[in-house]
Amino acid sequence: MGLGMSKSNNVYKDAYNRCLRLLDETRSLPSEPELGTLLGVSRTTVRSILSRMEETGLIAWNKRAKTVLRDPALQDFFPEEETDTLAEIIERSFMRRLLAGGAEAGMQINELELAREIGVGTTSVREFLIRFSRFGLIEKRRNSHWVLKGFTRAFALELTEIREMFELRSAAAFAALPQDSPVWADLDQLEDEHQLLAREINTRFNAFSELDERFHRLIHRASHNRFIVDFYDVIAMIFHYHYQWNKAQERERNAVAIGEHLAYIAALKSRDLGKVDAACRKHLKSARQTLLTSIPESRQPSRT
Amino acid sequence: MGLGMSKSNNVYKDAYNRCLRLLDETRSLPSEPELGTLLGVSRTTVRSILSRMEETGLIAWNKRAKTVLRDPALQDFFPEEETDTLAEIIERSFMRRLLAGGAEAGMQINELELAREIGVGTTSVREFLIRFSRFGLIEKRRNSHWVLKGFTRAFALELTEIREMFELRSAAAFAALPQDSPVWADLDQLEDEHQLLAREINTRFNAFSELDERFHRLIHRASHNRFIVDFYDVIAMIFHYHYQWNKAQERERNAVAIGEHLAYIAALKSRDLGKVDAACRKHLKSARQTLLTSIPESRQPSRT
DNA sequence: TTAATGTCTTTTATCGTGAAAAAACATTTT
DNA sequence: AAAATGTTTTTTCACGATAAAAGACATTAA
Repeated sequence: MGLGMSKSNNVYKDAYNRCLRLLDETRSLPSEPELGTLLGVSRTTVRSILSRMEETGLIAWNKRAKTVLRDPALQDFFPEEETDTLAEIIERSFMRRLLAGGAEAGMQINELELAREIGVGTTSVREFLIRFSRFGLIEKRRNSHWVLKGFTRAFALELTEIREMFELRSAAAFAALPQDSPVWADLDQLEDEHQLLAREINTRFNAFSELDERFHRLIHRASHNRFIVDFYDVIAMIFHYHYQWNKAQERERNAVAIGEHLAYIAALKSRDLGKVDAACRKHLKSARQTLLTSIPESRQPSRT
Repeated sequence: MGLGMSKSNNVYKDAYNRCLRLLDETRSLPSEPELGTLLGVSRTTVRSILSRMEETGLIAWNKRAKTVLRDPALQDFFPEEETDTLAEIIERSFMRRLLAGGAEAGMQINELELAREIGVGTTSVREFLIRFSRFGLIEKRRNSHWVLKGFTRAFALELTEIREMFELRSAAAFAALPQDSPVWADLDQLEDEHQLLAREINTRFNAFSELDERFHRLIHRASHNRFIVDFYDVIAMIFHYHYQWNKAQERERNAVAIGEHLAYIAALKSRDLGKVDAACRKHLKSARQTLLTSIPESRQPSRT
């Protein structure tokens, strides 16, 4: 497979799966444009979905009438792995190699080899590397190959330095937001979710990672600065793979972090800048520590 | 031209031109590997250059012996425009459109149209847009078009906010560098160049832009943080096109900036953190002002 | 006469291909 | 034997082509 294949139809497959879940809730589907907005795809894709649903006897489709005939079964879904973007596939492959050891700083990255290994075209790999380069882990040599800079201690320190600068500023901006700003409701909502998770920490501790990201993104958005907001992508990416990789004491770590978040939230709600600064600093310090302990000490890469 | 053209040989042409300038200085050229390092290209390209120089009677080439036969004439050089990277060509085209007015915030960017207009393939345009996206001026809609966010007042304010944060920190780090660090020599060198330019400001004021970049990059490097160092690319890009576009009171502006730089340099040399902070703040404030006044007030783009 | 459906056009995403350039390997010269 | 030159292989860069997906236009139903 994969030979001569121009473009996968993962957009269609993913939207189809999501549309199947909609079927449980209603007896008939809404209009095509409405479905398009709901699923985040074009009407062209919606019509492909409806066509297939008709073929497989899930719905009866005649112009406006889209009546649900039966509940979707497991076989109706497309397999998960077929719904991934090429970019996601490449990123996962690349990160696996990067974290699976043997990825020394200074090592050179070969586009062609990567493309062959993953089974995709070189163009997609090139585009991935260009996008990925902003994370500061790789660097391009002028009209030549890419160089791996490595997931090192230095990297973690540089990353967290910026993170702390940005988050302290965002948190201060957050606390200064007017009382009628919608962010306070979002914060309340997040506080509830934190409290809920704190109670169920023994069984649901792995749900923290997602909550963590939503919480910090909410704060960063208060900066109203696109560079600060965008930088959170770098942090999120690193922490995402870090969480996946390093499961040691995950439950304890997350329990501590939830406590820090709750204190941080309380400080924000107090709108006392001194308290906000202290709570933010405390949490960021332990986040940095967590990241650092997960990086094995190794020979320093040469600085250029 | 441009039809079916796979890849331009601009690397060769540019290196050839630079090699021609070398011919003036010596009676015979060094070894192939040495030339490669000197010109920053592979030996393959060096050999292509030597081949042509032999053909056009510039040198006699026999194995190690590469004797210069005559001085290069104007016709020997490849035209400047043939030595540009595709990326440079696309960037220039794109920035011209962006700054030449009519580029409203929210406007959508069409890869195919851009590619046709510039006369290049879509792949190159796509890769350019991905690389360019980190400047915060464009944004991609998931499996759809790019959206122009516009060179607005908000953009300038967000950019300068980060710049000030980063530069204040870098300047403090710089002042704390040990006396035997090589940066002090670099700083002395830059101070001399500033003084020289200050004296010749009436005739050479346009040489400031390049000096400005070298000065600020030196300071940012003291942060030893790749994200700070890389962010200067964004600033440099914006100021580069800003300088090209807005020539109003260029001489006066540059004269003021040189004065501020000299005060800034003196503060750094004093290693007094209070003075450094003050001098840095003062300069950054006027830099921001310069940028802001060049941006026409317009309707605010919608925030998402 | 608005909002849907039906149809056609354009754009995006991805591939294979081939020339330019780099890199690796083999051979010669000093 | 170290460093150059000569030769071959690989990789990067950029293109046109094609299927997927988006978007625009025409037609019909409420």
